[in-house]
Amino acid sequence: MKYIDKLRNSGLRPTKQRLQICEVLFNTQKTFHFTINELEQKIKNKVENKISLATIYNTVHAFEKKGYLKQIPVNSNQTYFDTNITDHHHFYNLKDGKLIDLENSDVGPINIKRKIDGKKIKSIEVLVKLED
Amino acid sequence: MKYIDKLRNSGLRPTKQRLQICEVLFNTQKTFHFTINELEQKIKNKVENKISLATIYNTVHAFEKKGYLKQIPVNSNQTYFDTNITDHHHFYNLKDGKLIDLENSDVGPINIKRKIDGKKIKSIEVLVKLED
DNA sequence: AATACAGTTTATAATGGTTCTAAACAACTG
DNA sequence: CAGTTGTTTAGAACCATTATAAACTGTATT
Ligand SMILES: [Mn+2]
Ligand SMILES: [Mn+2]
Ligand SMILES: [Zn+2]
Ligand SMILES: [Zn+2]
Repeated sequence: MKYIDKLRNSGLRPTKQRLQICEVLFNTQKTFHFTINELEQKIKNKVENKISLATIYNTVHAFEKKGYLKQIPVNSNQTYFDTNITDHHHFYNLKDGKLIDLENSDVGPINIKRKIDGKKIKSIEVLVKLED
Repeated sequence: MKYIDKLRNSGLRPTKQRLQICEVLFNTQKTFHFTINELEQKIKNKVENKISLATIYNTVHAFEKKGYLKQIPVNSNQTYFDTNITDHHHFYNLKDGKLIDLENSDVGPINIKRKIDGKKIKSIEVLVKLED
């Protein structure tokens, strides 16, 4: 019930797999960051039936396209996603590859003074790499 | 002669291949951004002998480690490198996958107010995604 | 409820950037 | 020069991601 309308309104059929993935991604107090690998594990733990890896990829990309997930630009061999879709920035801990949200008050507004004509800004993302 | 000392002082032997790659990367007025693929093509055009792909990867990583190249965090299936090793930020044109340098005066200083204890900031990078 | 259709899931193969391997080779040192 | 260590190389391996195409499911229509 909770996610059926959300999916229907997005033009996505509320399948069993999508609803289960919604539970894992969105039915939590805190938002979080994940790789597909990590999400796969989480799903294995929380969902009784198996969901194929292809479906996990398909669903994550569908949700990203609909704006329910964001991709975070990080240098890594894996793609990082975020269930926090508000504008915000990140610490990236190089030691363990974990991301930490930076509140906007922790960074202050970023003012891009230069313009490229014919182009508009889609997003502004700050990545702060951390080392020991 | 030009790059021999630079390499020797870094503890890297000035081999024919490394010197040739130095020419391609550093013997230019303007700095530039590249993927390994693009660099491979550039080398094919400018260098008469063949340099193996493994050597290109090895050399780029060696130069990155020594601080002669920077990696730029972008969501892409390929890694982006930069011969401009000063602190600066980027526009990323989603249409063609090209990067454009933002001068520091175009962005202003980024002030990270939050601290993570036991960690220090290695870099602060702003990526501005552009769409039509 | 049965039917039809488009959308979805799935196992599996393919792709492609990157890294590994180990043998040949080249730069340095004494 | 000889010995040593670092480097190059072709090719294999790796592995995250995407493509394939057949089975399945949600939904609208009768
Ligand atoms: Mn995507
Ligand atoms: Mn690297
Ligand atoms: Zn976040
Ligand atoms: Zn740059």
